[in-house]
Amino acid sequence: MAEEPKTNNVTSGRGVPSHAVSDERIRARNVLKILTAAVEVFSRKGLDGARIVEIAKASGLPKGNVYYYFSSKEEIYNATIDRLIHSWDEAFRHISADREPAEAIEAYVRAKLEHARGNAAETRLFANEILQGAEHLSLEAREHMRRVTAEKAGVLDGWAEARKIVRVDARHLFILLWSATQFYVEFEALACDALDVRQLRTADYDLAAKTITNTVLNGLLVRPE
Amino acid sequence: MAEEPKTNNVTSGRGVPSHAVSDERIRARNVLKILTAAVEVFSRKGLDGARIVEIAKASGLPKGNVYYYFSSKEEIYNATIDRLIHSWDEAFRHISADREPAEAIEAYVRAKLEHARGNAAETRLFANEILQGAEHLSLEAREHMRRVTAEKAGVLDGWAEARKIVRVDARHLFILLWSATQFYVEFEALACDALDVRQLRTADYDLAAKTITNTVLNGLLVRPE
DNA sequence: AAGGAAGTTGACAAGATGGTCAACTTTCTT
DNA sequence: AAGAAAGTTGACCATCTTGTCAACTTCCTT
Repeated sequence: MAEEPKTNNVTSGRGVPSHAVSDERIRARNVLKILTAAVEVFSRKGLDGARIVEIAKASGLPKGNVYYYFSSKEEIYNATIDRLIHSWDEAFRHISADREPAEAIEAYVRAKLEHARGNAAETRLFANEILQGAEHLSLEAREHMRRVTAEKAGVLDGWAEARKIVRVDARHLFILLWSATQFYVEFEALACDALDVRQLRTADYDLAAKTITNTVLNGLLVRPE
Repeated sequence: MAEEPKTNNVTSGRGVPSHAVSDERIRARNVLKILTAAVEVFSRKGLDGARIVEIAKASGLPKGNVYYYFSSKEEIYNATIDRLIHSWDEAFRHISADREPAEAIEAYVRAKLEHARGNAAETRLFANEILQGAEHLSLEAREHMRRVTAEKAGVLDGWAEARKIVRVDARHLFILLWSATQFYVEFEALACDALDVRQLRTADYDLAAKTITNTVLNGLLVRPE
């Protein structure tokens, strides 16, 4: 993701990378600066809409310096995408066979909401990428998402088998949960209008979690006694 | 949304617009061509990412002709946004106080899914606009959305009052329904991966509607007899 | 301390992009 | 039929944008 300029593997001595201490630090720090700025800019404008001067400005580095670490805008973009794929399924760990459905799903919804809120730019960038057709998502990344989804769908099927939940199409249910939780961050402007608030606060997220969890678990209809 | 070039209100005679028959037709037809192409391009690239040559090419008109009808890229963009606002709350009509909740919500979910599917480009464009901060949505449009949401929330509150549904925060519930239904179009690539299909077919949409409706109405948990 | 590697930077080139326009054709009105 | 209005078009321009680079500074190793 950032290489050519320096052949770091030229270890002068032998096994131990001779120097490369503050060396690596400068590189790591600047790459991080750039990627952080890039996520912010890309998340609002997408690949084609983003201008690298904007990224440079947001990172505090001159443009030339950005090109010292990355050889093109697309390379920066791909690097940002690569990074966020790793946290895509983080919240999914709550969906595990040895937990009770109600508790697991509530934990999942909360984790997903918190993650989205705490990583707003990344979440928006991911949404942007998918919205534009997911052409920059690697096949491995997509395959990974498919596998994880299938595995977690198995957990739901197990719960249904054990009569802990009703029969349901687990994949569509996941979509329901994903969309609902991510909405608050991706479409914050719309959520604010709908909730009639100027900005979303913790209380709003709490109520969101509660509403999603309760509704999905218990449904809306009044149960005849 | 497209004016200067011709002062159409120069009615030579009097009250009746003298000519303006195939006149208006050419204009209307070309404006439509441009807007249709623009929705498609903007929906994938956003305002800044879209290139007007692309819009021109997609519309079948040379670039110069596009500028005959619109004076800037932003004007085209605003025109596309204006158009789609009108259909935003179409499906909402199903949520009315004189219907039974179960039936109304099912109809709503189906209508919303169908609308999104049948107007994919518009749906994605709207998502794109909100994702980027909704800076091109007019205050009136947002105010309209707020009013309609509040009104329909009132319907849900009425149902709760009448013990037809449980107490729920209607606004968060609407968000749940919006997000779930739009997901299939906005994030189609992700939905395909999750469902392990190459493209979404009618059967997938049907199952989506069924899953959303059933889950939201009845919940997941098995009811103790 | 010295030499080389790593990092910095502003200036620059090549091409893309938004937008204009004058000359032209088609369509309408009378 | 003829003049005017509407519409068409390719060439053109100013600006923006991506990406390069040579000269420079800083840092590391020995």
